[in-house]
Amino acid sequence: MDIKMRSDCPISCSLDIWGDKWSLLIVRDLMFSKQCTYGDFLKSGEKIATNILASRLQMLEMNGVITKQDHPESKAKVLYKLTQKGIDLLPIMIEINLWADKYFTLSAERKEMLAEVKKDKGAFIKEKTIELQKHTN
Amino acid sequence: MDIKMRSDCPISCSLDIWGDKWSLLIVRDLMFSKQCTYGDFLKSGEKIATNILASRLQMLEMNGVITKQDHPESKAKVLYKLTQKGIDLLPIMIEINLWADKYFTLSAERKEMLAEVKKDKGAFIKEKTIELQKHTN
DNA sequence: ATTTGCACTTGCAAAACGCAAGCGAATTTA
DNA sequence: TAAATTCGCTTGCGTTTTGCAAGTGCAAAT
Repeated sequence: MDIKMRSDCPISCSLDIWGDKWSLLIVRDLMFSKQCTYGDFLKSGEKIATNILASRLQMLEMNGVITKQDHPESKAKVLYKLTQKGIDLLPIMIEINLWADKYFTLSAERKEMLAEVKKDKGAFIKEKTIELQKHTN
Repeated sequence: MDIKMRSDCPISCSLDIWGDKWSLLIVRDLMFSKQCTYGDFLKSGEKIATNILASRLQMLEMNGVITKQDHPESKAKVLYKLTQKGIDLLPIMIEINLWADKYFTLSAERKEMLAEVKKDKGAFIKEKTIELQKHTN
C-alpha cells in the first residue's frame, strides 16, 4: 500500500489520501465522538468491515492524519488520535455538515451542533481545535 | 446504480454521493475550469477512464449535483453544469484547497487563487457562487 | 487454568476499477 | 455527396478493492 499521486492538484492530492467512503467517517468519530479504539470504530452506525477498518487506519497513519497511542487502562487496547494534520480537517468536516444540513434530513442531535456552528463558525472551529489538541502527546 | 444510505449521519450521506476518488474532481472542473463537456473532463490531468466518467456523471446527475444542457454550438456536444446543490459544494472545495495548501506543495497558479481566498473567504465564495449561477438556465 | 476481550489477519466471493476497443449519431472534410 | 472525424458514451475483460465470516495471538479478567 503506497501513495499514488494522480496529479499535483490539491483536490486530487487530498482525495488520494481520504477520498473513499470510509476514511472521513473514521476522522468524524475521532472528532465528534469519544470513540478512539479499534472496537469503537466498529460500533459506528455504518458498520465498517474489520479488514477495511484496518487498512484505512494504516493509510491514515501512514499519511500522518492519525496516530496510535498506548491506552492508559490496558496494553490490549490501542488509542487512535488525530494529529494536527487530522485536526485541520475540521473546517472541511464542518462544511460537509453544513452542505448535508441543506440537502438532507438530519437528526436533532446534529442540528443542535450545527446551530452552534452557524452562530459563529470561526469560534466553533477555534474551540474544537483546542479541545482536540488537548490530549495529544 | 441506486443510492444506498449507510446511516443518517451527514458525513456518511455526503460520502454516499461523492465519496470516491473522482466525483469531486468533476465538480472541481465545473467550478474552476471552463471545462464543461464530456471530452473536456477526459482531458484533465488525472486521466479518468471513459466508463468511470460516464458512471460518475450519471451518479452526480441522479443526485442533483449536476445537469446536462444542450451545447449552443453543436447537437453532438453536451454541456455539463453544476446545479445549486453542486455550487453549494464550493465551501467544501475551498476548505480542501486550504488544507492541501498546508500539507502539500501547490502550483503557483493554485497558490494565487488561494491568496485571494485567504484575503476574504466569504467574499470569494459569494462572488464565485454568483459567477457559477450566471449561466444556469 | 480457562474464558473473554481486543486488535487485527486471512480466505474467498462479489463488486468496482481501469484499460482498450467499439459504436451510433452529428459534424466536418474532400 | 461520400468519407473521415468528432463526440459521448458502451462493452469486454483482466485486475484491484470491497465486504462478509471466520480465525489468530496476545492481554486481561474470572
